[in-house]
Amino acid sequence: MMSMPTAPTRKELSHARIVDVASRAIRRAGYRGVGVADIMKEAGLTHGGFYAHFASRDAMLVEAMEHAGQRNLAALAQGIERRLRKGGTRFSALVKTYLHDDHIERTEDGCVVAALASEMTREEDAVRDEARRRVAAMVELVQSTLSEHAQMSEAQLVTATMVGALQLARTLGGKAGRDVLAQTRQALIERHDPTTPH
Amino acid sequence: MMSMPTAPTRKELSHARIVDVASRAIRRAGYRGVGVADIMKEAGLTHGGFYAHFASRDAMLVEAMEHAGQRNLAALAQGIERRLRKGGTRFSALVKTYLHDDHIERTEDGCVVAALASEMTREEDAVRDEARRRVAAMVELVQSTLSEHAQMSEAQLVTATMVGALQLARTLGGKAGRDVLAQTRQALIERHDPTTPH
DNA sequence: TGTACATCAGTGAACGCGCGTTCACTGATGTAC
DNA sequence: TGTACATCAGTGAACGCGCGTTCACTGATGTAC
Repeated sequence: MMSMPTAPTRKELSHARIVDVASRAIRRAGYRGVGVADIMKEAGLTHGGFYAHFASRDAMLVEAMEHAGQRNLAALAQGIERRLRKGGTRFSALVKTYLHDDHIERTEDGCVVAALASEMTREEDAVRDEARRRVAAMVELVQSTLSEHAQMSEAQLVTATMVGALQLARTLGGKAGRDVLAQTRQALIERHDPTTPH
Repeated sequence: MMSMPTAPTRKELSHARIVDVASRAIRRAGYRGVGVADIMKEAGLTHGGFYAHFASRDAMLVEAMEHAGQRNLAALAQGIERRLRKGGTRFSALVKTYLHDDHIERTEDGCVVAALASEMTREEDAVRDEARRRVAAMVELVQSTLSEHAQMSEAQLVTATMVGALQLARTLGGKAGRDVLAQTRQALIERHDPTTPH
């Protein structure tokens, strides 16, 4: 049988709602900072139904990370396209989008890698594996904004710099945090697009 | 009265032992990943005595972070001096020391900022304040290895890149992780010391 | 040097609380005729 | 279209467990004479 796109069932709608709530909760509070009951409540449900949706809390974390990552990639791609219309290179559009001042405060719907990087090594295999995929996907997106002959290593370096800068900016906060972002934007763009005004 | 350096009391010795154990535990397991009882046990004590040493768990976290940071700075300074004897610039010695392959696995006595960066924003004020001091101290050390006319922004950028690279390397692990470190070392050194062989 | 006592550092049971997970049940939704 | 029943999604009490914190107590250390 051909699979037809059918309307989602009630359960599928609930599932999607839980995953979305969870993807924001873990970015806001960390892997360990939010409980199953909190997430279900925020999704408008009670905690008892959780295990009809996931085999374990870790299984939910995996889905939440994947969801967060895909939303991140879509938002970045969209932000890049919007900036491109005002001129500049793809790379400068990426840097200005990712390192936007607003992202200091808004962890909840920001980059899942920056939100959880130092905690990723401490999770069980299934979660770590998804974390690796999120890092790899982000490096790939960065590479897609670099010139065609750029090496993978260049994309990794840029990714590390952007993730590190966002984390330091969040820790410092206030003007000091905004300064770190501004200087990182400027340095990355100067270095990669020496001719672009910024 | 002049204060004389006296032999530490039994309590002071215990206190130092707890702080050292805690400074390693939080880097290994995260702020939330280890309990008061675990730390006291690893220090050879029972959990009941904890509050004779600290006003709260958070107060211990502050001391543990400061201790970790000071050990980090001392170890980096020592690593830099050792490498300098084999030639090269201070900056390349810093990069090779901080981004050494061994630091992928050994989080426990590694950089406290890299170990906890994404969790720092989630802690209470006292802990966050100490986190800011740890970041500032690290930026300062990086700046001390740059040429005298280098700007603070340059030190912040290098710090962000090194912290980000170490975290990505840890998440990816294995050969992929070592590759990230190797490429970051090379790129940073090439960029800042164009004449130095590496 | 030896004894008597005060102080100190550490012990371990107990507290209230929140966690992940399980499960018997209920009320709503969908299907058969 | 209406009724009878099966299935499904979600409920809420309960489980064992570990957490941070408190506290009455004990045994070791240090001091006075």
